[in-house]
Amino acid sequence: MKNKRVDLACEQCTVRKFSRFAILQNDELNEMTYNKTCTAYKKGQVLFHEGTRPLGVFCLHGGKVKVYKTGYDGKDQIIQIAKNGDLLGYRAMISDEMYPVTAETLEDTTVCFIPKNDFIQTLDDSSELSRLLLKEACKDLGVMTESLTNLAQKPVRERLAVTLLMLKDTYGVDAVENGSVEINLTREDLANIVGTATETLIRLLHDYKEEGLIESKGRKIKVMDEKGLVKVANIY
Amino acid sequence: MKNKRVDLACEQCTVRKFSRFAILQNDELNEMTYNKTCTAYKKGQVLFHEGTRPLGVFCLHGGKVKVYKTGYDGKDQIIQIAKNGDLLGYRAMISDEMYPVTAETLEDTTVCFIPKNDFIQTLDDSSELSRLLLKEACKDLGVMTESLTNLAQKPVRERLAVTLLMLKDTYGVDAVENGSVEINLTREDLANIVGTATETLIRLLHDYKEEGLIESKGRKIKVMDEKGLVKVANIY
DNA sequence: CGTAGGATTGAGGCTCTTCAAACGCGGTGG
DNA sequence: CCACCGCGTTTGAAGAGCCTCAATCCTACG
Repeated sequence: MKNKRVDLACEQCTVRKFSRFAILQNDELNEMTYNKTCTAYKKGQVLFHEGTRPLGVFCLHGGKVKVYKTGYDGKDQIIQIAKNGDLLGYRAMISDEMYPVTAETLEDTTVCFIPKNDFIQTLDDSSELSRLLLKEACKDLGVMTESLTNLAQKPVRERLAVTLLMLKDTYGVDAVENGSVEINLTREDLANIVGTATETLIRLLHDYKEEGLIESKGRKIKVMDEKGLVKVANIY
Repeated sequence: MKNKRVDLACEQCTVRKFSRFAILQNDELNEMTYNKTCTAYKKGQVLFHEGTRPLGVFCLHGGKVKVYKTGYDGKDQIIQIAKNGDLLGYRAMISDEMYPVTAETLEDTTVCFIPKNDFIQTLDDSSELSRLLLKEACKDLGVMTESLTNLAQKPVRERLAVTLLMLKDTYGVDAVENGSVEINLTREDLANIVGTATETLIRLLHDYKEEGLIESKGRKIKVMDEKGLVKVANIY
């Protein structure tokens, strides 16, 4: 399948002000994006594969992308759901390693690709960008510390609540209805975020529903009782 | 208890060539460490507490330090065992957050402390240091991705094998006997790395012993059959 | 020699996974 | 228009894995 090329000008890009590139000067931005290509991906396509060498960075212009690592037994662990304005694939490039994860679109998504050399060049020139990425990486390390601890210590029932609250906070904003979480996540995907079996996840969602914590119809899950969920999540 | 001050000159520091500061020019190093203080900590003392504000960075000159996060129920999850030449506490400082973890000495340890302003100043001046830390952070994010996936997918029996192999690789070098892992880790600490209950960990060590994978006496654990352990760990 | 903290062992039970089967629902072709 | 897939979802049953609690053992150390 051939993906459609799209023309997107960074200067007028609607997500630019949310992205990491907001701090770049115009000439720096121009230099970096001189060779960029923008592509329309269909749902379910892969931006990059675990174990391959980074060739550049991906800037998401719409849609959602799941970032996951595949375990030895073929089960996926979802590490991140990337969205509008997010930058993907730069870490392995910076640390000079193969991608430790795979990035796959959850919806039709427009993605700009910036070749490695151009990005690195800009990174070398802009101590602001370099510093920003450092700061973000440090922040993300803190977040992952938290995830790791939750995964190690919290029972599934609590982890699911944590996950739903996180999804609501992160993606509930642009949802049509207030407080509803609607991403194109299968039950299996959800289970692969929480770190549990699909069947267990389904049973727990069912329990939550009975307890009036959520409502759900198809893939749309709506948080009805946030305080209740926080209580179940057992945080603080 | 009052800790003993120690005088250590960075110029002659034996761990400097292993540390992140190896890339600094002499004058940069001098500037950064002008106000440093070096302190001898006893075993079991805390360098910094989870939830407190970073005031500077810690450079380990000897001994080992466990870095852990405490869960809501008081159980600790060990994130890292820091050693000679490692730098601690700079991430939360850079991301401008409270410490997400606690750092506690496992042995008597000498630690140099560099005040926040001096470190930040040097970071601002040295794009090399900034870039090095960025690279390391990116690398660590990849490692944590792996840990997260293991924790979510691997049964305890496999995770313990992974942990033992990791400890051997990382700390086996300076151990007296070849292939033995001897750090001042209680069974509880070990369990808190693996992410399991102390009793479960003890039973598994017992199993490993019966299978000839390891030998152990007190806290010293010696890997007898590395290939066997790799097999148990279930990693490619 | 006594004590305290860590290590070990045992029993019981709960959480969660696995395997199997049925169900729903949108799309497709006859 | 309807039957038939195919994929995702749901439900059920059985049992493995792991945790908790409690008791006992060990060992370093004062």
